[in-house]
Amino acid sequence: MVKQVSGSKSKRPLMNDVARLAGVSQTTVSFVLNNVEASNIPPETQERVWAAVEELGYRPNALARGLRSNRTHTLGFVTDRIATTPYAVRILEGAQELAWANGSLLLLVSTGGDQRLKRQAIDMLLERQVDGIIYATMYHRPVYPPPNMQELPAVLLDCYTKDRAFPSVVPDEVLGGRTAVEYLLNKGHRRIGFAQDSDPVPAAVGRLEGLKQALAAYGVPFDDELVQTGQSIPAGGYQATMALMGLPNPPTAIFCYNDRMALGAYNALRDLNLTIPDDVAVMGFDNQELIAADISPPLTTMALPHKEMGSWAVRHLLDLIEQPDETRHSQPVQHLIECPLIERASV
Amino acid sequence: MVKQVSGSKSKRPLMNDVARLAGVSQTTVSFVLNNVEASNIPPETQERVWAAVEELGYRPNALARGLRSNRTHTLGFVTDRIATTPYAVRILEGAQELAWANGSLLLLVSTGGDQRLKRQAIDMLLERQVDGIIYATMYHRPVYPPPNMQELPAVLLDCYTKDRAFPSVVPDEVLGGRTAVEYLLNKGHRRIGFAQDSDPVPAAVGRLEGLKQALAAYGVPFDDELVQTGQSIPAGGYQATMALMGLPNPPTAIFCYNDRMALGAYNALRDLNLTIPDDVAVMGFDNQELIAADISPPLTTMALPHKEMGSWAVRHLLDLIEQPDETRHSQPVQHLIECPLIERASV
DNA sequence: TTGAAAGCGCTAACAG
DNA sequence: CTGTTAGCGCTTTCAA
Repeated sequence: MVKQVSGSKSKRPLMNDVARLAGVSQTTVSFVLNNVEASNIPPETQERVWAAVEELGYRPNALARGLRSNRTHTLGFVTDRIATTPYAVRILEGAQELAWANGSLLLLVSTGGDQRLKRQAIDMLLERQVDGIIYATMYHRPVYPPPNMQELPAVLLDCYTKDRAFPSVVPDEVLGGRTAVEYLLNKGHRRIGFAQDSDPVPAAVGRLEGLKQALAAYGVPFDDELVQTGQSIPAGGYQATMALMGLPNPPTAIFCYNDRMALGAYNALRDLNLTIPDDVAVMGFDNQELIAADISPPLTTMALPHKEMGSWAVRHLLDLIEQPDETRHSQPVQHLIECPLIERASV
Repeated sequence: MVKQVSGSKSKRPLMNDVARLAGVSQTTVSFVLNNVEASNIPPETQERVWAAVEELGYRPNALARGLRSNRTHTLGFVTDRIATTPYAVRILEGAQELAWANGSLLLLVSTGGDQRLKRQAIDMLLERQVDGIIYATMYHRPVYPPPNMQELPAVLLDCYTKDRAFPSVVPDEVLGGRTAVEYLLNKGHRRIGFAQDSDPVPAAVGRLEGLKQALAAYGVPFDDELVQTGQSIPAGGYQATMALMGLPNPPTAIFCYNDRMALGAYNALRDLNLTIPDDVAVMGFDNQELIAADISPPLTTMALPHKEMGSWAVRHLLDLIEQPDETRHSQPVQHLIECPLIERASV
């Protein structure tokens, strides 16, 4: 066996090489690189070390570092699909940006919804010693994370567990629905139709609740028949709108569960020879950019705070990681984020 | 210093604990876990080891493993933006799926286009000892990767360097343009307008070239004025279409650079009281699902092979990693992937 | 067929 | 203020 003559032709420089070049011990190099205040290394020595690092193009080995320090500065990001609805990737974007800003990287796994895979995915992250895990969904819903997720800090993104065992961040659907409808009310509308998702997902339930709150705040009675349901796609919006406009006393404004349904509402209204917003106002939800901004007239809608949720999740996760176990909140925080109104021209 | 009484209350079981429980040496456990054929461990011993692994819930530490073996089963995925155009996340999806299928995970960084950040990003990946790097863009274009990307296997996804120094996979824009236009020609159209991007990106150049090839193949002369340019957004498509239809001899079909421009073409045609596809056929490009499938009539378009590019890139990268340095192709492969035609109702 | 032992590159007592 | 040293958990050579 040929022993590498140290310092001669080794491929990548090691911390020892830096030490030798700087004329100090490896420890000193480590202290300088990690900026350990405790052991006051004189500025001059520090500079020598940095110069050596520079000269050799030294790059620390994160595996060795992590093995020693139990910190990898890597977070796991688990999701069922990377993007069911394309705009939802902003969740990932927000998470990645904040992680990066804090010197961490995201290790990505998407499992396609299979529960067994989810467990495996988390195992792979655990093996790689991630500091914590973000468990994200691409639309707001309850989830059932595998038991091995209990083994380290974790936060839920755009989802929650029924028992609230993990910290979680989701959009404030109720406030969003309320804001949307109050905007319509402010514009003078009193007959407001709701093209609702036939699927009772949290978003649908919450937005309807918000609508009711808004009406109540304005003293407008809630009328059941002004809620028409359909699938949350254009065809569903089309049908719901047709049903709404066929009412003896049709609405002057239609609040749609989402932008895709709003697109259907646009089509229905056009077929009815009705003008938006003059004859009927339309309000969407989701701010799905390629739809909302591009159709005519541009759609007024509520934006989902995807990016903000992403950064909140990482922020909170990093805080959790810093905290010693004992300090961790016994009651994991359930955070709601507001949905901003995007004013365009359909109301 | 209190030495942990081995085997008693250590938090996570180590390989040694497994060995002890199975009544074998740590080496044997390692051999069994890594399925080392060379040292014929009798099936019976193997079973004892696996049973011990199971019982203790043992999970190997990937950092230690990587430190020793110089293989982390982790790939870096660098991109300027996670998604400029939302549908392009399928690139990431395709990459992640194939990586997962091969026991690797993606370490994600997006740098927002800053060149210095790109260098840093790659440094962070290098520190973490990734096995290789995927460098991706969200639309087809030339790139200038930082020099430190030479230090390990890397492949370019949806982009290329002018010197072709890295393997690269991009859509076959020329063939795509040709396929689209031949489809129109097959439907009997002979005056075919092109609502072209005013920005001469590779996609625009390639698709125009494809159009010319198709016309040539059918003996139809190329007519300059049938190419009208505009920004690659609905407004640009609107203008281009208006220009096209204002021609003394207007086209019977319009091939649009992308689906967003096609949306603009739809609006223009509607304003002109022209019916799609009866009066004028419209062909898009990109198959941007939320637009293409949802508008009426549904748009016939060419799909970008995002997911396929993603998996090709990972497949190729893994091959590169397996290969010993010497065997690596001196001429990095530049791979083109076909764009499938998506037939809907606008032609 | 199995085990002992030597590191992989780094951190951090502890001692000087 | 700096250096010596003992591991972190694993792979793998070499010997038994």
